[in-house]
Amino acid sequence: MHDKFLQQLTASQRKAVLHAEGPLLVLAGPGSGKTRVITHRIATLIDSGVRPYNICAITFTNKAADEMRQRAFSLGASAGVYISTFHSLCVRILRKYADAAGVKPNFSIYDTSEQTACCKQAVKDCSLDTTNFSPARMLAAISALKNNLEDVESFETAADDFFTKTLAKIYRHYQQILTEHNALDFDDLLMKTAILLRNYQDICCELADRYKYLLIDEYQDTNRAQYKIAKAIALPHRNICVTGDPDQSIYRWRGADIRNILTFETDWPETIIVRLEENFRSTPNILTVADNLIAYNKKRKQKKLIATKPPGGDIVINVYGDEHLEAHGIANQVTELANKGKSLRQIAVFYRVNAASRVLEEAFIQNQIPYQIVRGVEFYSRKEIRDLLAYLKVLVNPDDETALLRIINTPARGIGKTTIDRVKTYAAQNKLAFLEALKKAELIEALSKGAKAKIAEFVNMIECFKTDLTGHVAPLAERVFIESKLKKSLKSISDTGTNDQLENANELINSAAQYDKSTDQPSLLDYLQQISLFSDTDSYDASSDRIALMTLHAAKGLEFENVFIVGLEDGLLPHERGQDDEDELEEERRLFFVGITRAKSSLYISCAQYRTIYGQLKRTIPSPFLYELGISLTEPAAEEQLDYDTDDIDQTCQPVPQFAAGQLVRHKNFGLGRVVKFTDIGQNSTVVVEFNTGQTKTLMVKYANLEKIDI
DNA sequence: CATAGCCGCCTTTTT
DNA sequence: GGCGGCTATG
Repeated sequence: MHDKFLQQLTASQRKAVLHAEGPLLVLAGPGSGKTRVITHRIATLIDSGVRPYNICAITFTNKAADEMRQRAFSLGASAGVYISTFHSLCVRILRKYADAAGVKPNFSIYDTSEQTACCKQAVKDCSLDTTNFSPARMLAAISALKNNLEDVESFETAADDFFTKTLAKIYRHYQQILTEHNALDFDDLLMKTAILLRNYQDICCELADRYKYLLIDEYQDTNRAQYKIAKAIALPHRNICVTGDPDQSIYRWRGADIRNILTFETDWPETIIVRLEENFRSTPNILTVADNLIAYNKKRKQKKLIATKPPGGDIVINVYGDEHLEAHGIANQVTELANKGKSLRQIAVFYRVNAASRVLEEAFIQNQIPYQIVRGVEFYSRKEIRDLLAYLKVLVNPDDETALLRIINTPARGIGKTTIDRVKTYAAQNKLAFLEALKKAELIEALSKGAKAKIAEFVNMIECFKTDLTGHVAPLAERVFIESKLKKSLKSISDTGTNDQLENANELINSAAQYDKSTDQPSLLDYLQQISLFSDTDSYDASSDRIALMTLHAAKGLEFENVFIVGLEDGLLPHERGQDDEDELEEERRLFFVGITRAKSSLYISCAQYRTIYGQLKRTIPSPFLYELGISLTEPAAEEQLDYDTDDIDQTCQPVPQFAAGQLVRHKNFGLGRVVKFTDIGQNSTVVVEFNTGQTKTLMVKYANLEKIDI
């Protein structure tokens, strides 16, 4: 049926598309048409008689799933193919097999802030100090355990030192709180599904029968739990197709295990491997620098990027005075591009940390350049949105204490901390869920008459909302918004001027209306679980003519004509938290590689000589990655841009001394050392010195004042 | 019981 | 430089 499309594919692409049965590994470099191959494969399977219902394609984000759905649809693959993320698939499975999985199907999904709240409670329950055992750190550790499928019991028995034992204790309490709240965190979704499939062979078979063909994109970023889930579903039929690029693995910190893709052939010995190394996206010079850079990674399989585009396009490296000048410099270049007729939707700016977006935003506002920041979850973290959602969550899941505590006095209805504490005590004594205790407020002696009346009114309101949970979501959301007096409380704040909060709440109700339209059987439960899994990139609107600002992580899977990557400074990219070991440094390098390979025709890389960190102006060192690009770095025109008031910035241009590897040097703070590497880029030359203290430092030659020692 | 103001911690990256 | 959490005050 789509033969004419197939003819447009390259030989290897076609091979991947047409390989029907059995395990298939597609090792695809950036810009190699990988997504295209998957959608064509879906279309081909359907053409050959496979029912759409029996195909399951897993993408990395909901956004990617949406896009794939559209593309598959345009190829004639009718609706019915299940395309979604691992997390959504797990929600589906856990709801269906709730009993076997040991969960209730109406579970809440807790996001990072809710997790932190519960973890904090857990640390307190263990009578531990939250400064020594910071909830964020504990949570990261627990997350790592879950990604590795270590449940409380197995970890507890294995714990042998003080720290692990303490962590096990916190883990146990944290899980207990989640269970009491009937809530799962992101990692639970994966872990509980993996454990379910490990324990129930018959469920695996049922799922395998349902999903007869499994396709997984971005396989290099799967973690252990995801690996197990995929394997369990595909084992009965062995129709598993994975695609990925080890060089683009950037989620190691989240448990992603690159070995999953590297050892795929061992797991599935009859695997057919197809390599897609031709790149249809970027110009040859962009690919050359990407290639040069990634070649510095030692733990990788050699691979060359093969350019198919004609030469052309620019790579520019700019050095600016500080981050403000950097942002304005970019704004100017964007204006220039726009004047040349380039479309803003084809321009993107990438940065390592979210905090970097603010300065850029200011510059774009000043220069009146329309932009969008790709950070979708931000909408759902607004107070008014969280409040309204908390009401809805309580309706679906009365055990969700986090949500309940959020709304019990929002808007203020005179139920304060003291009252809440008294109810909590009563609930604990009588082993009741918090809402149950509230319902029995009449019986709680410690409560005043007024408090009892207010609680009764609140409970009554919640019960009233519960009338129709199965119908459309939007009308219910609107009703809750008004009758909870949330709307009124927002209005009273905002009558002076902006009513952003009101607009946001209305936007949420609109989104619910959209959801109602998009599905045959809308339910509040399903809606809430869906929006909990929204991710950053999901908010990216590729059709609007605005320049896109995002982190390098969010840039994965996207492409733009013109790409700006900012903050190429030591400590920022590579990030200082990722420099401790070689593996982390390699991941930082891959992150930069991902950024570079998003660019189709021009690439602007920049760094600032000064950057404000924690509100303090600090001198920076250029990123070592800059020298790995293999292009000569010309002396920047930065000096002329330094026309602002700082006596701190040294404008003298003395010739910078040269060093050779092996040269002995003395530094006034670090003492004696030996030069490991010297990078000659004029004024900004850097030198890597291994000091006798054992430390290795990258220093800017012009500030280090190194004394050469000759023997 | 609500609010304002202060202190301290912080920041990778995200489903 | 910004946010959340805690404390003192009305």
